[in-house]
Amino acid sequence: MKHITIADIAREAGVSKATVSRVLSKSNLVSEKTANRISSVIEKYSYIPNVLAQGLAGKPTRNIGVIVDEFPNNFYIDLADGIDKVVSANNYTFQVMSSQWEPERELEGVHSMLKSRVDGLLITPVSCDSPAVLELKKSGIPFVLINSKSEDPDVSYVCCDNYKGGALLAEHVNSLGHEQVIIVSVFDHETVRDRIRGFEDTLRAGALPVIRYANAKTYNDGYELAPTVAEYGSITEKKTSLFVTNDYVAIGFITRFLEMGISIPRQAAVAGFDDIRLSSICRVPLTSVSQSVCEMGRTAAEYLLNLIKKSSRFPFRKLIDPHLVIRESTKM
Amino acid sequence: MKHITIADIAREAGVSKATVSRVLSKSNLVSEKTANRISSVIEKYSYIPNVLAQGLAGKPTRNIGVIVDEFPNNFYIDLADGIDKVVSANNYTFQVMSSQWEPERELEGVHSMLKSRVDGLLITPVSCDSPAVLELKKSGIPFVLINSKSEDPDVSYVCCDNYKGGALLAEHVNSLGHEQVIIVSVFDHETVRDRIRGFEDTLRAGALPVIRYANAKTYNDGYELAPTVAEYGSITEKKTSLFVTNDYVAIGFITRFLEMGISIPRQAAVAGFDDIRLSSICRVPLTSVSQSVCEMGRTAAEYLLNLIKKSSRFPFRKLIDPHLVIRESTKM
DNA sequence: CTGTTAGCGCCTTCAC
DNA sequence: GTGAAGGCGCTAACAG
Repeated sequence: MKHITIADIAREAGVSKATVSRVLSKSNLVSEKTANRISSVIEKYSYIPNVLAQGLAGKPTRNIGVIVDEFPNNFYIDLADGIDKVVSANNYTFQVMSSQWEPERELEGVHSMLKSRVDGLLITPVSCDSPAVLELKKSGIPFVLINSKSEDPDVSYVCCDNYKGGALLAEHVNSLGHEQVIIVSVFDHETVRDRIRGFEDTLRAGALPVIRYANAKTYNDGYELAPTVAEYGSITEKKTSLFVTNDYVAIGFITRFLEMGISIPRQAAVAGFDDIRLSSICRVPLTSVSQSVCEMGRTAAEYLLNLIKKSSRFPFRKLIDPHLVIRESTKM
Repeated sequence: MKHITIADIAREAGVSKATVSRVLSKSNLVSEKTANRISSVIEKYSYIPNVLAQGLAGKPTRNIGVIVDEFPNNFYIDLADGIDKVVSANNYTFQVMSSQWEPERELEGVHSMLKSRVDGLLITPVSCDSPAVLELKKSGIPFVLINSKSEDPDVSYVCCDNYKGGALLAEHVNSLGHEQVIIVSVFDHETVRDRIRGFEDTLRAGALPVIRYANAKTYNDGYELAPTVAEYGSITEKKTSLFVTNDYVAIGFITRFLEMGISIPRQAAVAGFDDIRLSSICRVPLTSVSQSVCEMGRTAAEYLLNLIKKSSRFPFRKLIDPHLVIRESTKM
């Protein structure tokens, strides 16, 4: 089944390809009469111009690339939603890839996107100086980092103010007046480090050293880790505040604690970060720091479109303001 | 910043464009020596061929389109994950759009995808005979329906066996021996209708009429609707089984019931459908019918790639087998 | 207002 | 093995 082309339309309408092209791009240098005639032919054959050819001939593809770390986390849903809202409203499309947290895969993703001539790129980079980001800079294509900051004055980003989020939480924890504080760092990423820095800087003295636990990304990981932490911190003896740097994992902790007979928040107060949907619905609703991921997606997409339109040549940088949501898991 | 082209490489390597093109497509009609020379030039300039031009010249784009109803639901995450797995493993990319459940938007989506010359298309259609699906058939492009079935012998689909899922649940409910059964149909979609049919066909007599409630898609909708249903069904007087055709909404019901002092499952047993992550973690873990959405995505993508490769000209049809997960919300 | 003429970057015969 | 030439479908000057 052969695709019909602009030439077919032109022939049928008895005009030149150029004229058809003009009505396609809504140029008003065409008499209304011929424009109508052409339009009806286009209708008749339900002709759809070939974007590849258009792109090759110099028009922007109106397609942007999105590279995320992985799909199956709550972050991506909201992000996609936010991006979709502005992208589709502006008649752009987007294609997605996942890096699976692997820098090489991320780089491949960038190459693949570049190959297909996206007009711009949104990326939640594995790290702010991963090869992919460097490659993007070299390429000269507009791009915006999401959930990552950059020292480089030329790169745009949208990120939650994780430092502040950590600080907010620490203030709350301070007010709880517990005998000890345990921090579980579940994942090694710049955003997580910021959360912890903000938390530690604001916390009154007396915190236990941070427990680092790489790759505790899931509910199950938290569930598994809970007994170790309980023992390490002698939670049954000292009133404890526990800060887990990620909600999903925090909920795993809570579930296990309850099973172990540790009462939340009486014996141990637990707080998370991200304020995912689950957090308000789970067994003991979780105190958490909320960052609007959907807004992040929206903002980043808007920035990117601006960069593409060259409405501004300056990079955009935005720290989204987090806020604290106090729920039962820390209510004394 | 000008893109370097095949001509640049050819010149630099002292060969013709054709030869470069040959090494690009790994043709073995090139002497190893020149091939190596060309490769190193390609390396040196980190040259990336222009997919638009390649596509225009007749090569497949290796890009497939995915149209989903909306992003912010649990379905999409797992679907994207499944699709990504097979698509990226086969060196394809994909672009996504959301229909927002609007048939016109869905149709636009198809057009947009067609315009950008995707090699094939995956879609969770608003309905199996929406204009978008018709258009797809007309276009002749390979496509697979997800979460929808079709009578049409020419169209491929991957769908959960929702009828069976409903039946499984009904058997369980039968064993509970309640005084009444209430069905809340939260959403008007063919899959939901199948669930209910399966449920009703298998249920022993004595069920209350189905309560239809369009657009109850969210947790909050369930939360709001709960009192009405409780009153309508005199839940406080009769031991009741409640089947809500969607987990997220079911959890909203449960939360509100608990607040109203209705004990789950003693006074009312509640079951859902989908087995989303939340269901095992929420306050009263929810009995639900599990369909592996990730598998659905994977299977659909595999089918599509087969169709694209023309390994088979026959449409594929697959009903994914659901299974029942019994949790506290119905444990007597 | 409309048609003509060049490309855009690549692939694919067809010769050599 | 390799090069030359034509064409994929469209847009963007440049003429009328």
